[in-house]
Amino acid sequence: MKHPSECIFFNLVKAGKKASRYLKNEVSQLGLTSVQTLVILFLFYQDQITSAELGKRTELDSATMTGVLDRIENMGFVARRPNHDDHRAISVCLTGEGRTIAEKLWDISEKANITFLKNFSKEEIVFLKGLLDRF
Amino acid sequence: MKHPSECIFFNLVKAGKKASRYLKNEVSQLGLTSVQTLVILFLFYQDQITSAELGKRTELDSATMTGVLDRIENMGFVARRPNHDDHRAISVCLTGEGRTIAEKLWDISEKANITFLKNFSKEEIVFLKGLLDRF
DNA sequence: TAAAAAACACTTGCATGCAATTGAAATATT
DNA sequence: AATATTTCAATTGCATGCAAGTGTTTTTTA
Repeated sequence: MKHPSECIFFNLVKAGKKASRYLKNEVSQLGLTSVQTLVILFLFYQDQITSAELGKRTELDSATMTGVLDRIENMGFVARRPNHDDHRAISVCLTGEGRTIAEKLWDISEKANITFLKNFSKEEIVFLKGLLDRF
Repeated sequence: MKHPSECIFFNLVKAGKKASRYLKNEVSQLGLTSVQTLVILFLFYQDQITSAELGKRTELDSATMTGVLDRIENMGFVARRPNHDDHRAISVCLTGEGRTIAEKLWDISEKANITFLKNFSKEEIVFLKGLLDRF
């Protein structure tokens, strides 16, 4: 390593920040952040799961998850319901409003994926995602 | 996009977080974070630059830079000096202690790069870095 | 040259990110 | 069954991340 910009940690963190900023810019019109967007999209795919399970899927830890859920719950997009199978846990659900905005977010995200990746070929994208998944 | 886990923003943010956590774990023995480590490594490569220039290189904005510099300055690793060419700017310098720890951090980071990438071939690493740089 | 615009470091406010801890509830062990 | 361990959501404390704004200094423009 001759220069810190060759450090893989720097490369990955930098790319992650650019991705986060790009998505945030696209969804800020709806008053949401990139993290809130991803949480809602995961819930749109499947909800009525615990906070811990949602955290595993979205790669958010317990402390961060609580705060994110607090905010999108206050906005009316999700609800915490008691979990009858396990009284320690909660069941995180999308509200009707949550589903409505999730559809918009899905649409925005799909378009943003395309524009963000416009300089990359299909093969490059597949290869890149394959590599990233191995971390 | 059939599942949010296919979203490039999610893929990149997730990989960035894993990278950041991995490096932090390696350098925490020295009481430093991954961001502080990268800033010190960039200064080790070249110091006596302005906060703005350092921010450009490390991909940190002005507000974040101020806080990071505050902390590593309090630890005694960097010093803010007046910039005689431009009285608005400061000159960020590594102290002697800063150089000492930078050498350790460089060593740790090089080893961490290797272990973090142990499941990837040289060709894959070159290809990945090339792709990441295009964002 | 005087006024306007831009750049610099810093501050504030709010949103993650994460280690460490808490109290309650479920599971494992004896 | 009684105890110990684990798991869950939440909380606290501190470190980024970033938009918006400040006062100061520099550069541009008129």
